[in-house]
Amino acid sequence: MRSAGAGEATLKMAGEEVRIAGWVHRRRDLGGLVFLDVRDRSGLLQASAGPGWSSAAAMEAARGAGPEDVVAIRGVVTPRPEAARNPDMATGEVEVQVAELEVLNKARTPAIPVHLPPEEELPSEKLRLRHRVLDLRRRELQARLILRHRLVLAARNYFHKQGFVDVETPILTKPTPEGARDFLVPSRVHPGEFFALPQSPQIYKQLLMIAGFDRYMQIARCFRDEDMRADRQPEFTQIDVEASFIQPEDIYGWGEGLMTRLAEVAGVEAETPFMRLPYHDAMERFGSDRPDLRYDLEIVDDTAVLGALDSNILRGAVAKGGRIRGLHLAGGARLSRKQIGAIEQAAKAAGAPGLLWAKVQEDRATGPLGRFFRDDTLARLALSPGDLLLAAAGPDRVTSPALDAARAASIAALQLPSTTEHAWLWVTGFPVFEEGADGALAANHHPFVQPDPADAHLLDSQPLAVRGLAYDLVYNGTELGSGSIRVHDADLQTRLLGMLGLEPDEIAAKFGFLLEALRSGAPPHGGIALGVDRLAARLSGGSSLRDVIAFPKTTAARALFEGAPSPVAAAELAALGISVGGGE
RNA sequence: GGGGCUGUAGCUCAGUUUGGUUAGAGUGCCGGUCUGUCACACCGGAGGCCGCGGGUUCGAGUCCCGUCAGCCCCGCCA
Repeated sequence: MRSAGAGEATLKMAGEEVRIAGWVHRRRDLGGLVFLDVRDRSGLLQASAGPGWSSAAAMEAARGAGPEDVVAIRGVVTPRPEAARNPDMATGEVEVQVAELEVLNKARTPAIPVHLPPEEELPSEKLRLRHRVLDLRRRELQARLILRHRLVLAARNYFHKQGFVDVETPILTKPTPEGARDFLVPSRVHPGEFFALPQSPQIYKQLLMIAGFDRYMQIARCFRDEDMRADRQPEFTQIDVEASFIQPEDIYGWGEGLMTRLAEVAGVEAETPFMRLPYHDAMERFGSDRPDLRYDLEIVDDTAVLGALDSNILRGAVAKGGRIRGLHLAGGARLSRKQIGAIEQAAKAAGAPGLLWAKVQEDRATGPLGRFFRDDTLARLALSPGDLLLAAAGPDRVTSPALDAARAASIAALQLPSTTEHAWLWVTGFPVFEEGADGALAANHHPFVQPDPADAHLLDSQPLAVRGLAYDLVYNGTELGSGSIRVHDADLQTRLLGMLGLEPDEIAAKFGFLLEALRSGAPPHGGIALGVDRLAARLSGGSSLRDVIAFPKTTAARALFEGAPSPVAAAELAALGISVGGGE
């Protein structure tokens, strides 16, 4: 049906007869001449219909062709007249002079435009999702999805060359007691019993290590029934990796090798080795476990100086065991109160009760914090005229996220220059445990993280201080991947599950199969999982995952195009042994 | 579960602050003229549940309450 892609036409093809098929992008009807821009995946090509070279039927068809009609054209690639060349178009030197034109399928007027007038905003996200096939016709989205394809292909090839084996793991799995909420799938054969969709293939890949597969990788779909964000979808894809007889260094090596390759595919820089930052340092210096290191701005501990000032807020925070940490912003004094207020709002949104600030003008400090300054305060804080000090007082768990938010807002407000365009980073030594909502121990990552042998003696006395052999890969402030060395000793695994509050019979019921496998000769092993959606989004220069997923869900976890989820017939539910409540 | 922003013509948006004639613009769509356009140009036309429901008022796109949807954030996401 076609002999060439629309975007492939060049001057070299002049004189050739070609058959082109695609969509009508735009029509320009000059009366005696009709121009159609024909679009397919390869690009755009101008087709011209005129009395000198087109049949009367072709002229008529061209005149009647509307946007998004599907057409097939037979014609001759012809250099355009000198004055009619279009340097803004990849195929702008030529056009195809239409001999015959057939409308293969008429399209009704598109609900959202595929061709956008310059300067015009994209249609609303709602309409873009509702009319997804039209949205996906846009070059930008096609380019993003094609880049995603190339990234996944490169990842598979990379691991294949490193001796990894791609093994598929079940989609119908066992519910896990911890972590995110599971999507459940009813079993018709066993009424009242349910499968869960995997939150990740975590346990399966460990089982594959125990089975002796050595090196495993999979492009794995994962499902989590949690509320969404711009960088989170209920179903997402991971490059899932696991290997036996390895150290964290092996993972860093593969991770950096892979990222170098993927960055190359995306035309982005990735200089190895990546920087490494212990978790505690990341929290101390940036207030975040995924700091954006493109910007050279760090949190400073000013407790010693500020805690001594005559401020009840500051003294009270210190008396309760908190600290006063802040940001020293060179040149920040030029920010207006409104701008500083916006930064404070960001800190408040992150959970801080407030943010104190001091502007240094001449050799005096002003502002809610500045008025407490003593003669030597500026010197002791090493602040200079023109500086702005932002400070948060309280326990680290409050001030860290607040200062992280304040840091990002300050960078934006001051338009701080980045020191690099691409900041790759390993954050290492994540804690094994965190404090749960009720004060009980909870797994910080998942319950299979190997505690750092150096901290083994703290397991009983200070479990929260125990670091794990766990690491995250961070790019420009986005967590792209996360992994660890796993526990391969059944007794230690049982002990850790017990520390998380699971009763012995519960451990046996939920994790018996894993423990049994561990007892059958489990090699030391570990791995990492990298988020394909985030990778593709960041490496294609976007931030929303929706732009690298063909059919994404909305923030309310709905699919607007096909209209899922949807109610099912009562008979279908009955066959599954399910009754649905009346929606109180 | 909570907070914020948005919802007006097929699409992108004004109009809402301060309630008052027939709700506008650009683009798209329909009809017409036009042989080198490429955001073609020009002439004419059609097109509205102002998200939905209730309330206040002589009168509501505009004020109040509720609700739905999209987006962003907090909680949540081992």
